[in-house]
Amino acid sequence: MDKFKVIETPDINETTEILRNGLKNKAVLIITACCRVIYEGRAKSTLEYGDRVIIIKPDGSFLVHKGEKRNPVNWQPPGCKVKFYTENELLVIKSLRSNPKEILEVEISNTHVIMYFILEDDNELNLTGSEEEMSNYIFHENPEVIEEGFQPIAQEKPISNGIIDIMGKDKEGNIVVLELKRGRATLDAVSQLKRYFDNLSKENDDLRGILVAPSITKSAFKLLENYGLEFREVHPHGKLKVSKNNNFNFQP
Amino acid sequence: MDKFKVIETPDINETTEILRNGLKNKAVLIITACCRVIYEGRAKSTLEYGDRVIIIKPDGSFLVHKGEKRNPVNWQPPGCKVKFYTENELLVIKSLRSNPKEILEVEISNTHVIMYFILEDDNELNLTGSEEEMSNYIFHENPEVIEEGFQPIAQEKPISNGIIDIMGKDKEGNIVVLELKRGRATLDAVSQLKRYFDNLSKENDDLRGILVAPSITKSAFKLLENYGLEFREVHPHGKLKVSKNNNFNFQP
DNA sequence: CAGTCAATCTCGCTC
DNA sequence: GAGCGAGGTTGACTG
Repeated sequence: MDKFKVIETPDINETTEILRNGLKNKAVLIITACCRVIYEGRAKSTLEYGDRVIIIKPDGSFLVHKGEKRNPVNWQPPGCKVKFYTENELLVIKSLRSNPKEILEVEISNTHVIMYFILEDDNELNLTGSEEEMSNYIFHENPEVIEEGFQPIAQEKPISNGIIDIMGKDKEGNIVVLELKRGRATLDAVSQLKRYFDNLSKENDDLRGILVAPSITKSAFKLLENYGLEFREVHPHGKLKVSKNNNFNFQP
Repeated sequence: MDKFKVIETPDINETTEILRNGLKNKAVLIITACCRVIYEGRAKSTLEYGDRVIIIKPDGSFLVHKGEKRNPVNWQPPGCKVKFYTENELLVIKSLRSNPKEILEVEISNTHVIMYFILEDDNELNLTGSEEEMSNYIFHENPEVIEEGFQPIAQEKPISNGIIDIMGKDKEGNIVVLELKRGRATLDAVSQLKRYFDNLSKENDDLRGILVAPSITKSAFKLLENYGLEFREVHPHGKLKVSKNNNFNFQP
């Protein structure tokens, strides 16, 4: 089995041959073709004939990309089953999802290129600057970025209302609820904090709620004040900062 | 200019030639290669060498796909600028975003296949079953799915707190706020409705809030009741229903 | 499984 | 460009 195989303007037999081999050998299949797409599931969509890029991954992920946008125009997530058949010189590829029940159907009238490619890839993404990292930093390393005397008690604490990012006590011993955001905090974040705050305030007098984020929108801040909640500016690690000379530095 | 061009195991000159031509002629570029990826921006990531599929679209979208998952492992959204250069038999492709400032850098050690493909595609996706459709159905066609006598007043109405999906009056003349969800309603949806409800209740006695969705999680329902809000089961159009014999039917 | 929430979310719309 | 919210969100993690 070759690591990859490419056929330009294949006939329908060559196409199905590559498809069969690619699926069997857990290769990524890439097809550039004129196709029509039908989707039925949680919603329903149709897309009439046009040139697109089709990618089928060995884990069952299925992507149909137009020549624009970051997201596929149609797709199927990992775990789906691929079937295909030919019908009047038309190649039909179906991808089936069982829960929720969803069907993606691609009718290919004209294949420009089909290829399979067996990927050798032992490395995973290493990402920094997530909210989780921010949470761990505050909880384990430097609780005082919140305020002097802040002492964390619990992280990712489930309550009936949801999951609290960080709970702690201030220097006066009042319970404090933190909601963290790695990006600019919005109305949603305020509502989320308020939800936890209301739940806990039933059993805690002098409860405090603090929204922790690098920044906050104006209306979110107004709502926050309205609710008697607080804001604390904290930046996630690994965030890119741009200096005047257009070089890139990272804040500690 | 050909509609597409493919080169297998290209040397570095052939690769840059295709890249140059593809970018110039607004083609989609597809590269299957062993590469290393660095991202710096809102967060920061590294990904060591491995085989991946790289797609560069004419609108500046940039995707790096591993052999699994629906989503790219690294990416850049539309509007980004591509630059590339060679360095010791290594091809380096950079994609630059200006706001926020973000850089994606792909170092290719070994290109298996590179191709460009000029897409002809005049058709757009036609999707049904969205929340917008649900909203229009309730607002314009059948307000009484909410309840007998319900009269819509405003749709997508902005308040200081956000945007209300639908506002209306019940048969007693009380103001009613609707929050719609096309899928199962969660705690978030309840918080959202509560936010609008609290805002409007300052100026409306006997205000009612109704969460409208095909279903709701248990804890969301408990919270809803706690807040004195209501739930109404309404399904979005075009949703796939599965009958016992495994055929597919669509509800009206 | 369902539930909960983050995400380099993306995308479209409105102000 | 900021703000707001939907999405066929996806994905990870927990009970």
